[in-house]
Amino acid sequence: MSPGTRGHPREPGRERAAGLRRTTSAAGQVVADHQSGEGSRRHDGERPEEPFLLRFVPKGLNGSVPAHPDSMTRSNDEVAALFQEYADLISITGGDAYKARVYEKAARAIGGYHADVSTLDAKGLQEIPGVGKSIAEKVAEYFRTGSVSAVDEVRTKIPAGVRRLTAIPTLGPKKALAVYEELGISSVDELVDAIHAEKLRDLKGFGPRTEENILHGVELLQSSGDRVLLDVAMDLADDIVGQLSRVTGCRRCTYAGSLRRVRETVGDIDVLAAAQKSGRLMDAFTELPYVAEVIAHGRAKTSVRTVKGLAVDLRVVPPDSWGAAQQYFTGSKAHNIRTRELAVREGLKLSEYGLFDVESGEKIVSETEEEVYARLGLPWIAPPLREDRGEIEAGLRDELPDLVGESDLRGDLHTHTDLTDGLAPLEEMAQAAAERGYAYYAITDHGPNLYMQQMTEERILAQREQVRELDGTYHKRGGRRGMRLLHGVELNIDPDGDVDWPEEFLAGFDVCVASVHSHFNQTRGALTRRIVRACENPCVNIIGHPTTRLIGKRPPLDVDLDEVFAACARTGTALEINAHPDRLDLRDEDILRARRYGAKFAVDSDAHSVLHLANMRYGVGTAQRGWLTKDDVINTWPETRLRHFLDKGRTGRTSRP
DNA sequence: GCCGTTTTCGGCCCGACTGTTTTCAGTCG
Repeated sequence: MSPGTRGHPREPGRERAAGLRRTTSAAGQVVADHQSGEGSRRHDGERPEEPFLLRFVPKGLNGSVPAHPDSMTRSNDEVAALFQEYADLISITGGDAYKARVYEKAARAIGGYHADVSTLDAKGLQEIPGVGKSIAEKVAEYFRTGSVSAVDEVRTKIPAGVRRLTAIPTLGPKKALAVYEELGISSVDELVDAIHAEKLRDLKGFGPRTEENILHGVELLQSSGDRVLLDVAMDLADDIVGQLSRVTGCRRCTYAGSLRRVRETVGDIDVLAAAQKSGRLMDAFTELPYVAEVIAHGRAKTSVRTVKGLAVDLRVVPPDSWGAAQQYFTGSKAHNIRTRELAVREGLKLSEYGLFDVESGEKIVSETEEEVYARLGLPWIAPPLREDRGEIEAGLRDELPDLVGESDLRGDLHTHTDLTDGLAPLEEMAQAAAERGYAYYAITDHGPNLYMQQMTEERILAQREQVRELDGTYHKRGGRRGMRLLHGVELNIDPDGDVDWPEEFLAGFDVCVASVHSHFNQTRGALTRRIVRACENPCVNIIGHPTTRLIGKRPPLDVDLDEVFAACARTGTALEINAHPDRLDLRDEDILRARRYGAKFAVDSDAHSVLHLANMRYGVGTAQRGWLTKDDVINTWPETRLRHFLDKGRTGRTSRP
């Protein structure tokens, strides 16, 4: 754990508050929504103090938004941001819409490409899907001169503030250009002033509602337009689905969108229902207690905003369109474009209502996702893969990975007890773990170098005695085999890459996790050497939360991950996928890269309370987004294979039976 | 600007809702 995540150990109240918040049911979470929404009418963008409100993600730190130019970013991210900007500017200037789309597509492809584009030649660049001669030349120009003349040229036509206007909901490129060309408006503030001065009245296509919507949109943009963390969105979605499922006439109900794809943060929640008539569902939806505002209300679609500012869409489709609708509303947008292109090539049309023959208009399939994909020549594609990151091509070749699932996990290799900063005693944690059906479970409290944890050799050896005594004594209800308890430790990687204890002492542990908890601002070189040295320690098995990021609060370490990944693969050290929804570290894109080095992974809860054990679902979702199979994840392995891996290169130590 | 087992040119995903119009453009997902 790192200071600040779950409260400083000297502030047990904060820790407890955070832990308890997660004890609430889905409905309880919603009550928290009420309190937060009423208590803090935030219009100034100020961050609230209460722990549960910190669950909003400020724009700019999330990996999905354009990177800060002043922070250390991958070359690919820089180029992706540049082309995204170019695409936006093309749209605003009324340029060729197809050209804009091509640049958007190229930006996505480059951002997600495994190789560093600054090292590729023209031929290598053109192997990236969506990158042709012209875009390859612009990439080369960027690395040669530091800029791209075509982008510079369009920048001189459109001030940066005009692009910023398109971030206002309901205001797109056309309206942004109109207010700029007609009134010279190039910032959000100028736009607001112009509305108050009634200057927009005479513009074609601008009416009183348009003004209202823009003002409202600006308010949202400045206050609660943020994304929320996965667990917050999941709790709310579970509650909404539960409520709507009980409405008369509702045949099916589920969530879709980025939540179903298990993205680390969620901008809005998509709920899908099947019914012959939508009226009752739409009404029930708008009457949910935490709905603050109805944005749109129709027969097929209704959009609301919760008191906490989160947008939720409900789409109702006829029951026989269920599969097509699920496929459509799960996205991603990029994935859907690809599936529709496949359809078009076969003279078919794919919409949320089904797959149709273009000529006859006849519906071909629509009832299940499997049918829709099958007719397009694809196997069913798991939602976490649906990002247009190669899943279509892999599907066409029938080479999709057999993804790791939550039920494949045989254990958890990073957990805490109240011996250090956990909330529950060892017995309670172990009992709860056994109830989850685990075959093995590691206790990994902090070592002494996190001085506030007051760990000593005596204390941890006493814990080891307890672990050995309890080993094999916990069973899943009705189960026969006792769960194996592993005694481990979470070591602190110090600024030089050393850890808490010498090898002789570490060799007595079954598993050692090692993590960075401080000195985040070392140089890139120093940080990289530091973590690589930890990998080279023959007793270190897992690098815990490898980038130490806290989503929306602390950026990832500026470290050469490629070197770290290579070191992990070389030394037999696993990379953690920390399942805590504040962390999800490694993140999906890094996992994809690490996998190419042949590194192995451990999906761990890093649980500090019994309830945190269930966060595994988010870790597994993240692993799935990184295309991982069971074979990639060491805590899906049978105990014998795991023990062999954990032995690493340790000398003078033999595998326990 | 990219791309091709129909294509090196002519395509390029589809529908819902809103607001300003009076038949549709813009925005969004």
